[in-house]
Amino acid sequence: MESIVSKVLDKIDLQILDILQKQVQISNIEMAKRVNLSPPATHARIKRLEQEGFINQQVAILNQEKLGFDLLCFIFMSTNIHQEEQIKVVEKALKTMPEVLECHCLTGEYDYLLKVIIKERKELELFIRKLNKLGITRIQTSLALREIKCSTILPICEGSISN
Amino acid sequence: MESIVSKVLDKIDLQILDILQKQVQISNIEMAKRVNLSPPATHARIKRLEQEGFINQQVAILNQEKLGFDLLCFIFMSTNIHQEEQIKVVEKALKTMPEVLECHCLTGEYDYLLKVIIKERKELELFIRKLNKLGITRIQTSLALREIKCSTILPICEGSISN
DNA sequence: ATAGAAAAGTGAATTTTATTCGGTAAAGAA
DNA sequence: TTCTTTACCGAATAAAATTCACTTTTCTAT
Repeated sequence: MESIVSKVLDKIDLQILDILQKQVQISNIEMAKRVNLSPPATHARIKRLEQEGFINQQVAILNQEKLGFDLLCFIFMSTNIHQEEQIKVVEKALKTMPEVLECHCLTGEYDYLLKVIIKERKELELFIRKLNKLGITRIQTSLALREIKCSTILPICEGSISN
Repeated sequence: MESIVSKVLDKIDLQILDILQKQVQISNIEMAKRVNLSPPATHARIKRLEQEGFINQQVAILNQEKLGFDLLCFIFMSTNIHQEEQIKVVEKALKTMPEVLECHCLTGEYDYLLKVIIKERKELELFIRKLNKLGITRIQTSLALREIKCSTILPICEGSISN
């Protein structure tokens, strides 16, 4: 049984995506060499992959430490509100806050998990105060002490699934 | 009191970094227009920022859903091992696993938080089995039900801190 | 303040890369 | 098989990156 993906994407497409997700600034000429196609053919494929939505964004990941962000926090929280409208307000507020890098709805003990980047301790207090104002009942904050791994690379290549 | 950052980076540098972290594929000519500098001057600044390590990586963020990754999981775990050597082995193993996008050492109830991307339910069981083999004592898995926000953008611009 | 040195910027020229285009080969449907 | 569609190639063109000689600005030390 073939997966859904291979009906749309062939091996070269996956190869291109895998290179781009690691090194988006590669030149089209170098990419063409790696996938054994002519530059125009390679270029057309990349444009098609963008068009069809396989690439969400193309970004530079900046160095948090060098830019003065000392605290990475994971915040687990639950709300006491259960009206659809109020939840939307809270979520919209979270989306707007630039310190909030990620926000996910989770199964388990808490409703939400936030990933929050903060320059210094004082700002953390201000941030948590902002959360309280939104009607969050339970908040548990964990600081990231050490980063073991932080990647955006999806395991889309055959050989890359470990055992 | 000026922050540490502004001793090294001026406003134009921050502007460049902010544009790059949102849109890394912008042309140098367009970047030059936006920051009101000539293309060579802009280019030299970007190269300097790369050299000095302000940019960690330049990547394409792929669409998880379209590539068949149905499950995003957050896994909280603790080890019963406290010997330096054994911890290194576990962390190295986690770093190698392509399903593990992130791994952080945390304060609080659990030692580690993992962000794990999985295609389907069956693979999740296999993955958790792999964790058990590493000597992890406590594991709590939460599934991400809905993504409210998922960004890599650091709030480095003056106006971008919300109140 | 001011002269000298160092750093950063500019515009034109060059090199490299992206992109377009006409023609060809391969793949799929009738 | 024949027709149609799709994808590919190589050459030509357009656009962008990069280099370079020169100028302006900024900083330092007198």
